[in-house]
Amino acid sequence: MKIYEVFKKETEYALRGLVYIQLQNLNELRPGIAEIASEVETPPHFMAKILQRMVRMGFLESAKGKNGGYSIHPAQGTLSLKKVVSAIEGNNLFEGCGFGLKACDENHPCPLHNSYAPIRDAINKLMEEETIQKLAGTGKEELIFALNRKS
Amino acid sequence: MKIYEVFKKETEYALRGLVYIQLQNLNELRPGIAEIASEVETPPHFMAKILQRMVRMGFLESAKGKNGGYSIHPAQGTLSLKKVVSAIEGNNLFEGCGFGLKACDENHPCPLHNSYAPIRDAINKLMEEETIQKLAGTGKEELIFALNRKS
DNA sequence: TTTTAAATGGACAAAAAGGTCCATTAGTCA
DNA sequence: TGACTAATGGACCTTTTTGTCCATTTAAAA
Repeated sequence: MKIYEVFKKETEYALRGLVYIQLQNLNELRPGIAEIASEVETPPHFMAKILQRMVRMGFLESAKGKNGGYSIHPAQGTLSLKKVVSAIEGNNLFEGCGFGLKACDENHPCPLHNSYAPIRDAINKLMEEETIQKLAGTGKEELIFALNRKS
Repeated sequence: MKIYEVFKKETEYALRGLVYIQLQNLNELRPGIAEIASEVETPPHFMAKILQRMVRMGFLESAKGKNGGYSIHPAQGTLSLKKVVSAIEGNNLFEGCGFGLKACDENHPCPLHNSYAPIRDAINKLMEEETIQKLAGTGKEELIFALNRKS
């Protein structure tokens, strides 16, 4: 019986990585894969793959060679969680019925549709308002602690 | 890039199957695997496996042989979605931080914890209040239609 | 009691997610 | 330029989830 999580591992690791990178960028630093994976406690090779994808998606910039590493792409001055999540997982979380009980829309709502709608709206709001920058901006030490802490 | 869904297939199929069974039980009928799988459009052998598990978990009763089939277990007069979901997927959806950003509790909340808490509470409420019986009780045809309809 | 209908259980297969490894490429610095 | 450093990309592996098949068991009906 698998433990349920809202996000896929890939998404979770991506978010943690992005926040850590942003945090280091604030100090003019460009962390590399080894450092990032170690600090946010993810499998390093897997994190490498994920960061590559973030680069391709335009969320990150990367620099090779000595003193290389990652930084948040300048064009992503405010990078909402929704952007990241929907880029990786698609946007069914934000648009779908949420219960997967077959196709259902405003015209043909499934029995759960109307009860779920406000929840979906709240998720949308939260994920649109919350950004990587905000997460990296408040209470840094506690944040990293929270990101790092083992269960 | 996989399409995100709130539930695992197993859970989704289980819920659809349970609702259909309850609906038939209201007419003193005990549907069998073939009928159930066909009506709620799930892979029949996979549905068989899932219904077996529902029996073992005490949600269903089964009868072998001619005119056999499944019925909601008498002890489950009101069977909440939460009971079913948590039996299959565990209850992280109902208790966890929801964002999987590492361990986080009331004392050491992660940065998203407090914004997500009301959403988690709303999910809990919905899933506790909604039952298989309620879903099978209102607007039967439309319900089955919704359960059946292709996207 | 024989036939028939149905669930059961276990083995197996396919696809997706999660994770690892390594050779290559592209920079930096001495 | 040569040595070093770090990201890149592709191949590969493992685990979980999803799905299939079939022989067996159990019960009802003829």
